[in-house]
Formats: sequence, structure tokens, C-alpha cells
Amino acid sequence: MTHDIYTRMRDTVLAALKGLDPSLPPEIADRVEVTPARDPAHGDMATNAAMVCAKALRQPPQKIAAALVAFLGEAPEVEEVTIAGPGFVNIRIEKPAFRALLPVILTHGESYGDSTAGHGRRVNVEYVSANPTGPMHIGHCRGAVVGDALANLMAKAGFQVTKEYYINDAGAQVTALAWAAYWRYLQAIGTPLTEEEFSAQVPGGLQYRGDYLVPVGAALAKQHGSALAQPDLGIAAPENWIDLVRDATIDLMMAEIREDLELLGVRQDVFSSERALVASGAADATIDRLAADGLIYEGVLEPPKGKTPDDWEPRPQTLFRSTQFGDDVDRPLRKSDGSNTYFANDIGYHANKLDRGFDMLIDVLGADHGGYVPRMRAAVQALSGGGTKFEAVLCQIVHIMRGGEPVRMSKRAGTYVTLRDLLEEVGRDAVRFTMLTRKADAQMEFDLDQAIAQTRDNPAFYVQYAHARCRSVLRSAVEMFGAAAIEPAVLATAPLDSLDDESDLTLIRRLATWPRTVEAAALAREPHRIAFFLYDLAADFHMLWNRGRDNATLRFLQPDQPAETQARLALVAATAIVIRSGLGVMGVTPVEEMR
RNA sequence: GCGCCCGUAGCUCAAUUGGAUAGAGCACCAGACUACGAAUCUGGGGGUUGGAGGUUCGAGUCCUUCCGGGCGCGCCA
Repeated sequence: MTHDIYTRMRDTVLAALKGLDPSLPPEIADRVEVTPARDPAHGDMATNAAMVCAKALRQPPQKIAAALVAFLGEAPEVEEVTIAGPGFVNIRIEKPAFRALLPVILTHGESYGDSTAGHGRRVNVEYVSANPTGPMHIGHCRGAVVGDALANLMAKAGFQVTKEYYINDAGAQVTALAWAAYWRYLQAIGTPLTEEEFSAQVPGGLQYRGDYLVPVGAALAKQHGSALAQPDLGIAAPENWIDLVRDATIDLMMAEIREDLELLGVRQDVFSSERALVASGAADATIDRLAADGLIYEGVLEPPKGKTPDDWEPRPQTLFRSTQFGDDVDRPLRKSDGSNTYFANDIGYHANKLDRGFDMLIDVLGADHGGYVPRMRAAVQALSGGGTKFEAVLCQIVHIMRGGEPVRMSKRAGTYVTLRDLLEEVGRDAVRFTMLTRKADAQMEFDLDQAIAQTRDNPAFYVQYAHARCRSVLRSAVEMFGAAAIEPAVLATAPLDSLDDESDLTLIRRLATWPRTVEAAALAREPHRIAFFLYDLAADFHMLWNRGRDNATLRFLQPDQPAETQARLALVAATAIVIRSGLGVMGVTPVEEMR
């Protein structure tokens, strides 16, 4: 049986509707929902059933509502049922039914809130996937946190999740990286060349001038001496060193990135290399597969309407018929030098994921890749025959704010903020929590002052503080009554009738919405909802705590009232469990104390 | 020019995916420490949800159209 009392009530409502008309169409029944009441004056929950079913049952909503009132009024745990507005049915639940949730939470621990909504479907969540051309920066951070939390969330909601990182280690950018690392190598062995002289010799000029490659150059020098250079320490023929330098540099950069991910608390299950994929011929094989289905052709694209690039010239290209699957234009797969476009390789990669048997592929991307989504969706649809869903979660840009002013990101001005800088200044927990306080697809301002603040306007702090307070109470309880007093199994048997204050019940009702919050957030792919839930839960708890100052009977620990104390400890322990569970989804530490 | 995303209190953002009187925090004003943690809490003012139409029992949410911002638009990834 589900732990979600709203789902249970919905089942009861559906049973009532079936009683009215056994032939109620499933698509109508699907629209019936039982939701927590927004206003406590309306009761505890409400259903739209009467309005939704009016047409199918050929009866006015009021009449259906009246029938529901009669039926639900007899249902167990129901205290009162009323009709409101155009046909809402408001339901008030007996308090013991809500209180009964506490033993459930205490018994199940953090698995309370787990859902089976995912039906064990195999999902691949790909995120971060930064080029290994430098350390991670703020731009990567949001995608990393959102992807990681989304994966955790979907796992909790009953999906079988694989976390994946796609290493973009093929193409022109890593060649440019190799040249940049080679420059640092030449410097390390004392080349007479100046940076400008060197740059003039590099195809496309020297990129990646950041000093993070200095250690790479030093490592190459240590291992190879001057063997990779000309005898005069000038530039040797690229074919003699470029593969070696590129491989070594990518390895070192990836090691760096993995370290950054570790510091951020992100651990992916699978790292896939674009270069390995290309080398295996997977991309070309996939193109052949599409060609066999008649989805590849040589053609000439029209220039974009209204804005023709200056250097536009009609050009025959190898194209994928993505328009057959809803894309705006067909997409090129080969560059003029015959090599694959990024898209072609990415098709190969997604085919690889399909071969691994996933039912669903989710890419967490930067919003600047939004235009890329339709073509990838088209490719996955073509390759899977529509059997596998492709989704993208787009992350909008993050603006860093300090002292009310935006921090301009500039490598030259030295205000470039790496992920490591951010973590050192703000801390992992605050970074992760703050990144999840906005819908992914909305621009956000990351206020450094706020993220460091130890006050209510820092949600990370506020929620962690609530958890710390819970643990503080439980520690005190151990001192007062012994360790056995806070054993979940013991607390689960506590008599709970004394939990009768409005703030007690508000907190319990909040705990009751945890399962549906998890499920809804997972199905909407919106991990930020967990952050908001926890913030509200923390607020309920802090409020109850302070009520105890005015009203001693609401204090958690009352040495002369063991029964009441036990009930309150059950509430505190259950709250701590749910906070811990939610923070677990977000990848934030549930701290024991804040001192 | 076309496509996608967005526009909600002075500011930063929510809104149970079409539900009832649109909610929090910050800022502002007024209050609460004899406490198990006052790093907290209580109360107050603040809104034509960018504008205008439409769909229906019901719209911040869906459709149309303007205005304003972001991103993208053939061999970058």
C-alpha cells in the first residue's frame, strides 16, 4: 500500500465514481486528482472529480459532488466532506489518520517517499559533459548539480538510473588544446620562441592561454625531456608529437575535472569518450544504419531565412532527414574535409546508449544548445523506431553576484571564477542547494553573499539548521532518557494523541506531501521542487520550535511528561528523516550541528 | 527574418502542470530570548501575473497577436 494518503484517497474517490457509473472511461478517471488543500479552511484535501466527470456521467457537477459526499462521508478516516465552489469536494481527515504517518516514516526511514512511478524503466542521464580543455567553471556547475540531483530524484521515484558523462575529446578543440599544451612544454624545456612566434605557427593560432596548462607542460618535459621538440627547442613536426601530447593532456584535464566533480559531490557511473567511439567506427556504423532506412542523402541546404551569412555558398552535404521527425531543417553529418560533424558523432553516441538498452535518454544541456534538441530527438526517434524517448533538460545561464553587483567573468581581468574557486568560497552544500533553488530553465542570479550567509535568506543554511535542531533535540533526549528513547522502533509505538496543536498538524501534513512531491518532481524532471519542499518543511519546523517558547506544553522535551515527550520525539525524528532524505536527493550534507 | 525559452510584489523567485482569495524570502515597519540552539519566530503594508483579445464551470498556466529580455539559426562543441 502506498504511503501517500492523497493517493489512497484518490483510490477511494475513484471507487465512488465507479459506483456511480461502472463504465467511466479511463481517460476521464486519469484526470481525477486529490490534492492537498491550499487553504486549511477548506479542509485537508480536495478533489476535482465532480467537475471532471460531469460530461462523461451526464450529470451536473453539483449532483456528482453530492453523491461523493455521501460515499466519502462513510469512508474510514474521513471526518467531514463538503461541497465548495463549482463542484469541489473538500475532505477533512481525522487527525489520527495524519498522526499515523509518523510510525510509517519512522519504520521506513529514508525510503519513505520512494515511488514506483518509474516502473523500473532504465534511464540514462547525461550531464556535465564539458570539453576536457580546461578546469570546470560556473557554467558547468549548474548542469552538474541539476543533472546529479535529477538522477537521484528519478532513482527515488522508481527509475533505474545511470549517470553518465560524455567526454568531448575529439575534434578541432582538443587539437587546439594539444597545441596549447605543447607550448607549455616548449616553455618548460626553455624554448627561445616567444608566445607570438609560436602562435604564428599554430593552425588557427594559439588558444587556451590559461596557465592551468603549465603543469601539463612540465609533466611532458619531465617525461620526455626535449625529445618532442626540434634540437634547437623549436616546433617539431606535429605528426611526431601531437597524438601523444593530446592524449596526455586530455588524461590530465580529465583527472582535473574528475577531481572537481568529486569536490562537488558528483559521481557519474559511466564516462564515455567521443574519440573512442569514433575510433570504434560507431558513428559511421550508425550513419550507415540511417542510410539503410533512406534517411541520409546528399543535398544542399537553403540559407536561413532573412539572415544569409556573408560567406554563404550553396554546398552539397551529407544530410540527415531530421525534418521527417519534426526538425526544422535537415542536418549535416560531414564536414567538407570528410570528417564527422559533432552531431554525427553524437548520433553514434546516442545509438550506443540505445544499444545499452535504455528506455529513456535524458541530456542535461546548456540553454545555448536548445536549438540542438530537435535534431537529437529526431535521431533517437529514427534509431529506436520511437521506442525510446529522448528528453533534454536545459540549464540557463548563472549570473554571479557579489555585493549587489554582477561579477564579470573575464579570464584576462582575472575575475574568471572556476568551480573550485566557488567551492572554496561558498562550500559544496551551499553551492548545490543554491543551484537547485531555481527552475533549471530560468536564468538565475547566484548571490555569493547570500550563499555564505548564516540566515534564513540562505535556504541551504535554513534547511540544514532545521535538521541540526532536530538532531540537537534527539541528542538531548538521549541524555535525558537514554539511547533507547530515540530508537525509531520505540518511537513508532508512541501514543500520538497529544500532537494536537495546529503547528504540530501543519508539520505532519507537510510530511504527508513528501511522497507526492517526489513523484511530481521526478515526472516533471524538476529537482528544484525538492529544495522548495525542504524550505517549507524547515519553516514549519522552526515555527513549531518557537511556539514551544510561548507554550511550554509544545516543547519537545518535557521530563515530567514522558508520553507527550515521546510523541514529540517521534515528530522530530520523522522530520529529521524526511529532511535527510530530501537533502540526499540534492546531494547536500545533513549536518548534525551548525556550531 | 525564423525557431525555442522567459516576463509574477521595489529586488530574487514559487505557484500541487487548468483549480478556490496568486505565495515565500530580502528590503521596510512593529514585536518575542527564564528556551530542548533567538543563526529562530510572530504581526503589518506591498499585485490589472508585460498589454490586448480568445478557449471553459475556472487561466499566471492553453491559443492568437503585439511589447520587452535571453539563446540559437550549413563544415563550433
